[in-house]
Amino acid sequence: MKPIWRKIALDSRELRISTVLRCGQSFRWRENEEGVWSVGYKGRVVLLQQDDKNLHYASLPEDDVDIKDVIDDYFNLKTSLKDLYAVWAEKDAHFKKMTLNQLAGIRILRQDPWETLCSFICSSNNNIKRISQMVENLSIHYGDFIANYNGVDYYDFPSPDKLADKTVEGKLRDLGFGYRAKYIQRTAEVIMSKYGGRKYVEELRQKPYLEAREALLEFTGVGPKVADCVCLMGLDKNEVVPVDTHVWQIAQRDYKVAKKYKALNKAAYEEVRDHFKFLWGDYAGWAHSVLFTADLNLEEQEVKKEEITDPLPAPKPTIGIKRELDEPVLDLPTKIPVKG
DNA sequence: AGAATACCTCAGCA
DNA sequence: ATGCTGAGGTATT
Repeated sequence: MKPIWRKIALDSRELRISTVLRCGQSFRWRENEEGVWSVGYKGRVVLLQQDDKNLHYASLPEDDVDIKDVIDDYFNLKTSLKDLYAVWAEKDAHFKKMTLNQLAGIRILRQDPWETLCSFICSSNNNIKRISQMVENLSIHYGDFIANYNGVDYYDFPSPDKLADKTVEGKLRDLGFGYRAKYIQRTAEVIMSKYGGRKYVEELRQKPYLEAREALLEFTGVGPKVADCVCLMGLDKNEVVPVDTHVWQIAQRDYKVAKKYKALNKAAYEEVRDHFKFLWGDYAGWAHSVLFTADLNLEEQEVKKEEITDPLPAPKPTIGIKRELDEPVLDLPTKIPVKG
């Protein structure tokens, strides 16, 4: 079964999937050796590959007439990053400086609301690698099988009815979910018994931000940050800036916001969130993801700089025989792979 | 009300 | 090698 590839004309500055699909918004995409990205999503395997001018796509099974619309919707392609960027750069000099007036193709996804909710419940006090592993496990163990492609089995993300059973908590604990096992099971159970299914979460898209947020906060395992992530990345609340520890630091260090607070409490959280909403406007959540990623890249560069300059200082012209006494300076990098 | 503390696991590092 | 730390928080004192 060879998929049929088609393409959408799309400047890579409007969307860069290699960044967007691994920046901590979605957690189930995988990339193969050839740069093809894939995921099981709503009954199909979605395949993507990108070059400068086009987004190439395919799906399995092939009779998937909706795939184009699904991609369009998932990546929010009706919204032009270019126009938004101009607004943010004009309103915020620091933003402009950090992003060097370059469109990096970083944008907010419009993901399935129920999956977004579960994913971000898993994200609390956690790292991207393990979050991905956990969400993948939810699909493999509870989701419907879709297809095998290139030796990989693809599954849908499970509906809440699959996760509502009391036995789920124990199994998720065995799968390494830790205390989040209970959060997932309890949330699924409440969604089913009290609200009748995932549609309840989907309909929060129609409600105003604060209303949707309140509704989400009712679920155990959902606090302010998780609720705001779901609002932004699943419920069309484009103005929301979720305040995690990283954003909290950026706010204080680069924007001098909420300096009077020592810790990120409720008041501090809302002050930071509202500040960025005021500064960047209706798509503040999108701007935040751009700045966040720019900041991460900068940190990586800092690390690389140290790695390069530290271990092997430029050999100074040797004066006399003094160098021989300074051997420790030439310490080899400690990171030589030790296998076996 | 606001501030500590416990909570699961795992990779990275000393 | 073992032990510690922190990771895009939340619930509970």
